[in-house]
Amino acid sequence: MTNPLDTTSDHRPGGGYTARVRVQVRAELAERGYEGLTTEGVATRAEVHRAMVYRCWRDAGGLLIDVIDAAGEIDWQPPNTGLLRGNLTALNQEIQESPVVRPSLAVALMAASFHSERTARAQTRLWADWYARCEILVERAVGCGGLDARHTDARSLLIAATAPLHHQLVLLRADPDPRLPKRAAETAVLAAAAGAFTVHREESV
Amino acid sequence: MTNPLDTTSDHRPGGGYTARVRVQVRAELAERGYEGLTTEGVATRAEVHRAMVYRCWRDAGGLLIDVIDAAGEIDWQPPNTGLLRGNLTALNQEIQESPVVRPSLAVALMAASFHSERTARAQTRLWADWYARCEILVERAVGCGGLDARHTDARSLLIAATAPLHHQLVLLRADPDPRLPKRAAETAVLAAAAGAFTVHREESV
Amino acid sequence: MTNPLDTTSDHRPGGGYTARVRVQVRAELAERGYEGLTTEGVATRAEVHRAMVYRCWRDAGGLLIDVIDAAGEIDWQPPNTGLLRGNLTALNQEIQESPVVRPSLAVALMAASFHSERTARAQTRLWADWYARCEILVERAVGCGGLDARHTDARSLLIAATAPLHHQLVLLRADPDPRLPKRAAETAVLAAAAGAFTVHREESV
Amino acid sequence: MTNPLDTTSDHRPGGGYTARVRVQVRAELAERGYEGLTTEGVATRAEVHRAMVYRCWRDAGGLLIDVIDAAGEIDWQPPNTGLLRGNLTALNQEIQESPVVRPSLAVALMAASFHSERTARAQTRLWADWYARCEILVERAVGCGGLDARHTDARSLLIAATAPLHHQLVLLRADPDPRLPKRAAETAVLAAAAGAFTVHREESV
DNA sequence: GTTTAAGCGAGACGGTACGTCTTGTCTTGGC
DNA sequence: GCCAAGACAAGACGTACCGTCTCGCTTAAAC
Repeated sequence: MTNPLDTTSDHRPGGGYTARVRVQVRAELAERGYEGLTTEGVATRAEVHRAMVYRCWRDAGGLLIDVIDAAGEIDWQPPNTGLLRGNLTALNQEIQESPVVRPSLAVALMAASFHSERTARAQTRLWADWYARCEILVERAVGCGGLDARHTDARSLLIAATAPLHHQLVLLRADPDPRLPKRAAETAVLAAAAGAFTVHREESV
Repeated sequence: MTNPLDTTSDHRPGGGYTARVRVQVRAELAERGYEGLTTEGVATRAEVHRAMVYRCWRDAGGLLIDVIDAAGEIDWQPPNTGLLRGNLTALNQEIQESPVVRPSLAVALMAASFHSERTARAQTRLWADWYARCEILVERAVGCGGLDARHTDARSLLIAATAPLHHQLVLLRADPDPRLPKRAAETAVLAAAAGAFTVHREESV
Repeated sequence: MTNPLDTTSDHRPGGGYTARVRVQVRAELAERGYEGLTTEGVATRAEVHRAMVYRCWRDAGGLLIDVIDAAGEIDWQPPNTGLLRGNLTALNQEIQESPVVRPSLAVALMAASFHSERTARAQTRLWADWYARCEILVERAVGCGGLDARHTDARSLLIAATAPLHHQLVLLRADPDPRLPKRAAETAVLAAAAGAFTVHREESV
Repeated sequence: MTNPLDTTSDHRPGGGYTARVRVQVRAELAERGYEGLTTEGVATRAEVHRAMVYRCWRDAGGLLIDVIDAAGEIDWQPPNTGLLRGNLTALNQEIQESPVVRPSLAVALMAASFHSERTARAQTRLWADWYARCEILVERAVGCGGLDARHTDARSLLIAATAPLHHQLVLLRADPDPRLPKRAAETAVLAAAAGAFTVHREESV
C-alpha cells in the first residue's frame, strides 16, 4: 500500500524506491518461491541498501505483508459474461490459469501467508477483499431471477464454487484439470438451485 | 518406518532413534511451526547428533517428507455413523477440530508442503491417500441407495463436501464456524442428488 | 565555551545547548566508557537533535576533543601544603583517587585520546597544561631552599614523581596502592637531592 | 596462545588458520590502529570466513586478547650489557624505538587494552610478565655489588626507570627525546643509591 | 514592517560492522 | 561399519551506529 495510513509498515516514505522494492519482491517470489526470498536479494535487485529495507519494512515479514496487501489493491473485477454459471466458470478459469507457472507468485503468496501471524492476517484480508468483490456476481444473479428470490448467502455460494479449484491447485498441488472450472461452477449452481445457500431467518439469529 | 516408497533417505539403519527423531520433528512443528523447525532443535530434543539427522534424512526436507509420509500411515478410517450426510458432517467436524490449536501440526504440515517439490509431492500423496480412504463413504451411499444408481464421481463429491472446510481453515485462516461442517456436507449431498457428480459418457470424450 | 583555539567546530552559536551537550558527553563517558559513547546517546540525553551535534561538533571526535579541552579549563590548582615532598605526595594522592571508580571519566578520556590524531593532540595539550600548572610546586621548592640553588628541570622532576602513578593506574591497571603516592614522591625528591634533575651546561649543547 | 589450556578463547582448534589470523590482526592493528580493526577485515585478509573468527575468538575483544597474550610469548630477554645504569638505558632505548612508527602496534595494543575488562586484564598480564623478565637486571646489580646489599624492591626501581618513557610516549604522545632513556635510567639509579627502593622490614608487614 | 537568512528540529538515506543462527559437508576417533 | 563429536565454509538475519542530506519552521537582524 502506498497508503500513508497503512498501519502495517513503520514509515514508508515518499522515496521512489518503494515501488521498485515491491516489484523486486514479487519477482523474487515468482522466481525462487517464498523460501528463496531474502532481504539481501531484494535489496540488491532493487538497487537499494539492505539497511533501507529493514528501516522501511522492518523485516522479511514486512515485505511479504506489503506485497500481499498490494495484491489486493489492483483494480480487479470479476468477469461479467452473462449468467451466473458462466460467470463462475470464468472466475474459476482465471483461478486455474494464474498459478500455472511453477513456482508462481500465487503459490508463493500462499506459502508466505504461513510465515507469521501478521502475514496470515494480510492473507485473510486479501481473501476477504476478493470474496467481497465477487459477491456482485451472486447479487446480479439474484436480481435477474437466476436464483430463488429468497436471500442467498453469496459468500457460501462463492466458496462452494471456487474452493474445489483452490483445493486442487494449492493444497493438492494436482495438475490443472481443464474441466474442473466448469464442473465446480455447475455443482455450486445446482446446489444453489436446490436451496443449499438459502438463509433462513432462524439461522441468522 | 523404512517406508519402501521413500526415495529420500540414504540409509535408515536399525538404530532406535528413527522413531525418536520423528516424534521430535512433530513436536517441533507443533510447538514452533514450520519455520521454527531446525535440524539442531530436532537433534537436540531427540538426543541424537545433528550429523546423524543429515546422514539419515539427507536434509531438512527429508525430515519433513518423512513426517508427512508418516502422517499417512496411521490407521485412520473415516467415520461410519450411518447416512452419507451424517458421515460427511462427521468428517468435516474432524477436519475442523484438528487444527484448532495454533500453531498446529496440521497447519505446519501445510506450510511444510511448500518447502520444495519433494515435500509438495509428499503432501499430494497424503491427500490422495486420505481421499482414497474416504471414498468408501460414497460407495456405501451408492450401494445403500442413498444416491442415484448411476455412477457417481466419489472424489469430486468428497472434494465438494470438504473443500470449503479446508478453504476456511487453511487458506482463509478464519475462525472455525461450528455450523460449517454440517452445511458443507448438506450442500454436497444436495448437489449430488441433483446429479452434479454423475459421470456422463460424453464427458469422458 | 567557544574556545578560540578550537579548530574543530564549524560554528558554535549562542544556543544554550553547548554546555548541556558537554555535560552529557562526560556523563556518557563516565557511565559507559569511551566505546559506549554514541552521538545518539549524547543527543538524546541532552535533548538535542542528533543532527545538531554533527552541525556543531562535526563528528564523534569533535565531541571528545571538546570535552578533553574543557577538562583543561577548570580552575584547578596543585596542592600547596608546605614542603615539596608533601606537595608531590598530595598531588599523587589526587591522581590516585580520581579514577578509582571504573569506568571513570579519567580512564575514558585516556581511551578517547587514542581515537584519532586530533584527540591525541587534545590530550597532549591537556597534559602540557597540567604540568605547566604543577611546575609552581618545584619553583616554590627551589625558592624556599628546598632544592639545590642550581636550576632544576621542573618538568622532569614532576614526571619522575607522578609517572609511576599513572603507569600503575592507567597502563598496568593495577589496584591502587595506598603507599605509592608517598613513595613515588619521596623517590623523586631523593633523586632531585642527588642532582638528577639539575640542568648542566654541556647537556644543552 | 597456541596453548590448548588457554581459558581465554572458546575452542581454538588445530587448524592452520589460527596463526594466519593472528598475523592479520597484528597487521590491521599496525596499519589502521585499534579502531580500524574489524572482524571483517581480519577475516578477509586471513582468507577465513567471518563466522570462523567468531567461532574461535568469540568477538573483536577475543582477537585483541589473543594478540596481547601472544605478544607476551615471544622469547624476549632484557639487554645485558654490563652495569645496571647501562642496562636500564638500553631497556629504555628499546621502549623508545618500538612505537616510533605511527600508528604502531604498541600504541594500538594500549588503545585496545581499554576495550573491555578482559582486554585490560590481558594487558595487565603482559606488563606483569614484562616486569618479571626485567627484574633480573636489578637482581644482577644487587649481586654484583652495584647496589646496597640491603634488599631492593626491583619492581619499583624498574617502574621508576621506565615509567617516564611510557609516560612520554604513550600518554603524553610527545616526540621521542633521544636523551630521555639515559636520563630516566640515571635518575632511577641515583634514587636507588639514595635508598629509595630499599625494603624495610616494617613495611613488608 | 516586512523579508531574509541563520539556527535548529526532524528524519530519510546510504553505508559499515557487528554478532547470531542455520545449513550442509567433511574429518577424526572410539567401539 | 556405525556413529558421536565437532571443525568448517557459506550466507542470511536483524541491529546499531555513523555521517550526510534535504526539508521546513521560527526568529532575529537587515533593509
